[in-house]
Amino acid sequence: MSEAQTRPVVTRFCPSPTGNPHVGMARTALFSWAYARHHGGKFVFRIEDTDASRDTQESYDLLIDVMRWLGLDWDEGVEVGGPDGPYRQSERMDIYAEVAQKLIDAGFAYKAYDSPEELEERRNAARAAGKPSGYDGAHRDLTPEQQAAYEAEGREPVIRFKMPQKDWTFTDLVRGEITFGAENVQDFVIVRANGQPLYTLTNPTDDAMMGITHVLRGEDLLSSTPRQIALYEAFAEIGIGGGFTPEFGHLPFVMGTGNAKLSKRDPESNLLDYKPKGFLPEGLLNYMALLGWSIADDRDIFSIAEMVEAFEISAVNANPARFDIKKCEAINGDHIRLLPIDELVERLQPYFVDAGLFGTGGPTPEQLSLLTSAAPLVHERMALLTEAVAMLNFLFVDDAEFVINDDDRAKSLDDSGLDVVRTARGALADLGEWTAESIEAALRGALIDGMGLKPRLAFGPVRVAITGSRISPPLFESVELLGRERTLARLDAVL
RNA sequence: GCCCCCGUCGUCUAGCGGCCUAGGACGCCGGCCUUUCACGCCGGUAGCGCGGGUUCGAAUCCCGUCGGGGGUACCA
Repeated sequence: MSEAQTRPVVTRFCPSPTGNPHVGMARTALFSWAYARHHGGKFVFRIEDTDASRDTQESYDLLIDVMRWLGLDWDEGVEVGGPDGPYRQSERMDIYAEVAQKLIDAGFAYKAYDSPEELEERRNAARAAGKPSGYDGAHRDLTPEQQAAYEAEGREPVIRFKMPQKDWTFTDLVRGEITFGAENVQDFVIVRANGQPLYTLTNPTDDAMMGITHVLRGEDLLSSTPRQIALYEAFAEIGIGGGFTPEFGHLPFVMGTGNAKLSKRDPESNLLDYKPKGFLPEGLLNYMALLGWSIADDRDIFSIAEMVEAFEISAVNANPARFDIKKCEAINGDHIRLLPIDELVERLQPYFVDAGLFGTGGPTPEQLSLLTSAAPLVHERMALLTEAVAMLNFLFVDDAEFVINDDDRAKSLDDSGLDVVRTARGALADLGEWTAESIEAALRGALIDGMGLKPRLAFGPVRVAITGSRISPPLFESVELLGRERTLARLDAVL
C-alpha cells in the first residue's frame, strides 16, 4: 500500500479560468469532491491561471459561482484560503522558478538549447524510422563549455526534466495497472525559453506542496502520469512536498455529439445555461454522477448525500459516456417531484421574477400565497422549473396582457366552443361557494349533464378561455385560484 | 509512425466463469388512469464489435483483429 493510500485523503479541482465552465469539468470536480467527502478528507480548489493570454477574471468568477451553485464546497483554496496558499497559480510564479532551479541544482533537470526547427527535424526523422518521436536527449549532458557556446549564439534555453531511464508502472484508480516503457517517456520541458513555467511543472509542484493524495482528472492526462511520478520522486529528494507520490485516477471523457468529447460546440456543455433553463443543482449532479458511475443496478435517482455515502472511485467505469440531455431532464424532473412544496415554491420564485411576473424585489404577499396554492398543480408536470412559469403564467399575468394561443383558440373556440363557454359562464356566474369541488359540480352539471357533452369537449373551451392554452394545470383548481371575477372576465372576453 | 486507454440495447449503465433464454434507467412504441398535459402503473422495442483459444461452461479469462479516443508541444 502506498503512502498516499494510508494518509487522510486530499483531492483537488484545478481548472484553468478560460471560457465558460463546462459539464466535463464539473463532472471531474464532482468525482474528486465526492471521493474526498466519502473518505472524510479534504477538497482543495486551485486555479491554474498561468496562461495570461487565455485566462480571464470573468471566467474565474463564473467558476466560483458555478461551484457554489452546485454545492461542491471546498476546504482549502481560492476565496477561502488555507495553509498552502496562494491558490491561484498566477500568484505562485516565484515558487515555480525556485523549484525549477532546485531541480537543476540537484541534477534532475537541465537547460536545453535545441531550436524548434532542430527539434522538429529530429522528431520527423525518429518517426520515419518507426521510433517514438519525443525528445532525444541531445542536450542532456552538455558540458559547461557547450552550454556557454550555445548561450554565445544567443540561444535561450528551455528547462527539461531528466527522465530516469526505467519503465513506469502505476496502478490507476479506475483503470488498473498501466505501464509505459522507458523509451516512450522522454525528457520534457518544464520551463519555457521565456522563463514561463509550464503545466508540466506547476501542476505537480502544487499538488505536492498542497499534500494532494489522490489526483482525479481527465483521461487526456493519462500518458503524462509517468512524468509526474518522476517529478514527485525528484521532489522527495529535494524536499518539496510531503515526500510521497499521490495515487492517480483517470476519469473517462464526457462525450458530446459524434466521437468527440463535449465541447463548446455542444449546446449542453455550458454549465451556465443549466440554472436559467430550470435545472436543480441536485438534478444535474445526480445526472453527472451517472456518467461513469452507478449507485446500484436498479436505481438511478439519489441525493448528493447518498452519493457521498456510496461513492468509490474503483467503481468508476473507464469508458467514455455520452451526455444525454433527455435523461438529464428526466432526472431533474424526478428531483423536482422530490421537493417539498414549500421548497419548490422557494426555488420557483427567481424564475417568476426573471419572467417579469414578479417584481425584482420578489413576490407580493398575495402573489406568494397564490404561488403556494398553485405549485401543487404543476409539481408533477415539469422536468424543468421554467415550465412552471409557462403553466402558471395565466394566474399571474396582468389581465390586460393575457393572451390566448392562436392555434388553441382556433381549435377550441369555434362556434360550438363558444356555446360551451357561454353555458359555463352562466353556470359559474352566481355559483355560491367558489371551490374546485363546487366549480366542478357546476360545470359538469351544465356542460355534461345539461349539454350532453363529453368531458373533453366540455372542458376544453373553458380551459383555453381561462388559461390561454389547451394544455394547462387541472381546470377546476385553476378556475378556483383565478377567482370568480377574473374567470368571468376571461369567459366574457372570448364571447 | 510510436505509446497508452476504451469497446454490453439508440444513450447511460448492472454484470467480475455457471444465478444471463443479459437486469435497470432515459428514449421510443402500445395500453391503463384521466377534464388537457403531465405524474403513476402495465406491456413492448432493442445490446455483449469480430475471430480464435482456455474451460464441462465465457458478456465475464487469454491472444489476435477491427473500431473509437488520447498522447506523442516551449497546450492543458
